[in-house]
Amino acid sequence: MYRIEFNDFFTSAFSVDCIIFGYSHGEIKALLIKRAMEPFENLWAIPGDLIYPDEDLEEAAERVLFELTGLKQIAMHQSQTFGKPNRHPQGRVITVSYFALIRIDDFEVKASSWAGDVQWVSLENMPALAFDHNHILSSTYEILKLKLQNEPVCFDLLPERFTLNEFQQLYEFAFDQAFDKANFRKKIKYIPLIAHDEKQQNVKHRPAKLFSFDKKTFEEATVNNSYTFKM
Amino acid sequence: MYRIEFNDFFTSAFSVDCIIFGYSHGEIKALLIKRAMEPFENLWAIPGDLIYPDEDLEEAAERVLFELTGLKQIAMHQSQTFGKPNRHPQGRVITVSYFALIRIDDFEVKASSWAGDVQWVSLENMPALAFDHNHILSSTYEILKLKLQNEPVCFDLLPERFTLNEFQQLYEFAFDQAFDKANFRKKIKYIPLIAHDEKQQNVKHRPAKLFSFDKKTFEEATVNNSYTFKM
DNA sequence: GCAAAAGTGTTTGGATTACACCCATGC
DNA sequence: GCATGGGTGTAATCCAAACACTTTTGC
Repeated sequence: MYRIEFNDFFTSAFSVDCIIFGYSHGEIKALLIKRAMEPFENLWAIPGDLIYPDEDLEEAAERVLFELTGLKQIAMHQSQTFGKPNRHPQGRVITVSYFALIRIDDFEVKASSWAGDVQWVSLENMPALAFDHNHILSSTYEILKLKLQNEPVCFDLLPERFTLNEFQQLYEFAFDQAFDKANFRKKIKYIPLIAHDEKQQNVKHRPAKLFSFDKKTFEEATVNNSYTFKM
Repeated sequence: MYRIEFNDFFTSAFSVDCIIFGYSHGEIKALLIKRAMEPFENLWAIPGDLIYPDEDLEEAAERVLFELTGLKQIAMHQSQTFGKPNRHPQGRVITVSYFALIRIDDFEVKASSWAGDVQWVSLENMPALAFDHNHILSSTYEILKLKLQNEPVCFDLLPERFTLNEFQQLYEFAFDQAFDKANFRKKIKYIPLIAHDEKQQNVKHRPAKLFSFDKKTFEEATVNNSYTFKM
């Protein structure tokens, strides 16, 4: 049996891949960049970058998110780690994937220096992506769906003020399933929401009431109770 | 802004940490080793090792498991990745944690060359471990509990033939909660079990019937149905 | 008035709970 | 016989699904 010296192991790099999910017009989308450099030049990819040698993983994910979108202080959720020896053509790169949930309409997307283009792409017509990014994206989406059922992350995707129907449509899209309106509202009765006096504008039907998630009350209640978001 | 050359990133190493959960006498335990070398010499630790430069992550986890326990072909589940810059005193080491579930009584544990001792330790009186291993262990245990509620992994912990009471006790331990016997049995009615003619031996009460998990039927049924293991 | 979606109430059947009771074994 | 846990039935309750109905807005 051969023995490898400790330092010989230091021949690999880590990256973070940062899946940014957004929701708009009844669809969940992912923010992709068009690579302006080799390898996989001109292919669409999940925004990602190598981790600096003295940088924490989550910090790196937040940096990538900031560099790409200008967003700060977004909760990053660790997804999974992908490390097939040949997944990166230039060397051994193990990538830790994180995902963030944001409101698409809350900010303007700009292609940063090393990305040729940046675009929201619907999960339903995803092109072939660079590296193993199709795989990373689809398994991360599965993890998002798990989280949607157990934590109040849906409110990171919805606008700050939303109608109950928008709320329902998000779950209907994610789980590809229609829900009964009356029953859906009974189920969410336990989730603390703030009811505003404000209503929908410019709709040609009865305007819906707007709600916000009451995070503070939720967090106080979570200490002793457990919530579920299975719809 | 400074620019880091691609090769300068290759100054880190990866390891896998392999949490081996076992169940015996009504308790979930983890297999720990006593480190026979620096750093953290003589402290208990989760078995782990650096990943070879051309080795896949899951392959590495399986190798570590085999080197330590002699076990082969155990399903490894990825847990999380831990990468605080200073978590390893000898350099930047990012570790990907995996966990396996085994039947404690199915095999003899032997300390391998680089481990001074090896022992099953109850989760309820865990000593201070090397590195950030207490943290890794407790977050991996949370992930195990999530899996216990959604996948039939409990049968990897139980003996091949088990009584319904043993089955129940496993969930009672994991979720620290008592269940009604009759109701528990109604809930698991949908899980395909093979009922054996064999019964418990040498018990001073009515001997319980032994069951096995009917994996084949379960997998056929899972194609269209979804199961839950919430008790 | 009509279309469209908001918003709410009722009925029903199946699942969950709590609890009671009988059964088989060792001593 | 009795202690111990194995094993099952039942009634009360809760919950979720299905569906119907009323309300409010624009045109």
